[in-house]
Amino acid sequence: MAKEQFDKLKLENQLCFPLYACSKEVIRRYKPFLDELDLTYTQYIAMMVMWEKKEVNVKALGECLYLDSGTLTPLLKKLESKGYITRTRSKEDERSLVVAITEKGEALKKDARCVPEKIGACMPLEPEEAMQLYQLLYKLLGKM
Amino acid sequence: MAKEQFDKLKLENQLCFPLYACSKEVIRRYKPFLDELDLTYTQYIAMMVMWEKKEVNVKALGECLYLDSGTLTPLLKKLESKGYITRTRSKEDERSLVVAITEKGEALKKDARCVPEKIGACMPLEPEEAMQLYQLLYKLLGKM
DNA sequence: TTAAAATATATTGTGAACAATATAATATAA
DNA sequence: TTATATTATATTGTTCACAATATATTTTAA
Repeated sequence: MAKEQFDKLKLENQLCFPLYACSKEVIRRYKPFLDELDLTYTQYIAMMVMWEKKEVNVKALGECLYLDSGTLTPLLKKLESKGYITRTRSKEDERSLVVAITEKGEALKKDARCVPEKIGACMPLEPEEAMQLYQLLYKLLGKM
Repeated sequence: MAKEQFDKLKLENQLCFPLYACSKEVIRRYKPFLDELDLTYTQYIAMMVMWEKKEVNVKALGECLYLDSGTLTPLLKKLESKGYITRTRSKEDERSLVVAITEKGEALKKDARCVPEKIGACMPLEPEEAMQLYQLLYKLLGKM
């Protein structure tokens, strides 16, 4: 090419790449804290929904987390085997599988209390930058 | 709890979650376009580095992409089997594996030219919002 | 110069992540 | 009512992602 020009296929000119890389790096920061709880990141966000909703079917959980049954089925079986949730078919609609939090699952929340702060300390953004980022991400999510 | 209060363990109060969800959703948008090239997203960003650098060892590639050899080794073998790259040990240092782009790999860039625009159309942010997001993400990446 | 440390890549094992498909239950329409 | 379509979850197969470990090479130090 005769002239130096903007290359849309350069990694540094992508918006998606820093999104992808940032997401992975932040999740990696969670690992030592979540290891103490014997949870993976995905199990952790699933438990967050359970702490909030107490009971939810797989479809609704998948909509919260942007995950499908192929991911959730084994994950929920694992959380069940750890005793944090129960999985039972709905009586009104046998197709629907109801996930409910257990006592042990509720108790886990106490152990997890400190996780957000510890992570916050690993994400060195000013409060207003964090808020900006949060808003931009949800704006983008909403439009997709 | 007596009073309604801010719950740090609610999904909607996390910064990491929209980052994680956005990253996945954007990558999902790539799929139909990358399918036409028979590339996965990770293969695509690896090819971006190859289009730019022509030749790079696995370690350097991993630093560009924030990936380790456990991810890159099978991925590069796949790209090699597709004929887009070669993998050869460096003569100066037999430990180092040099990845080099082939003619076919170069040619693939032409077919990929239109991908960024198509993705751009799926990410409905104003230019200045996209720039803000880009800068915040790189700021965060840089500090981690 | 040779033993020990460091480095680069590969392998193994686990858990996502998701498309495609299968299965079973429910809802709809003929 | 009984086919047909729809819906909810599960299964299968492929790839990614990464920690932990292994292997081979190079560097450093004794």
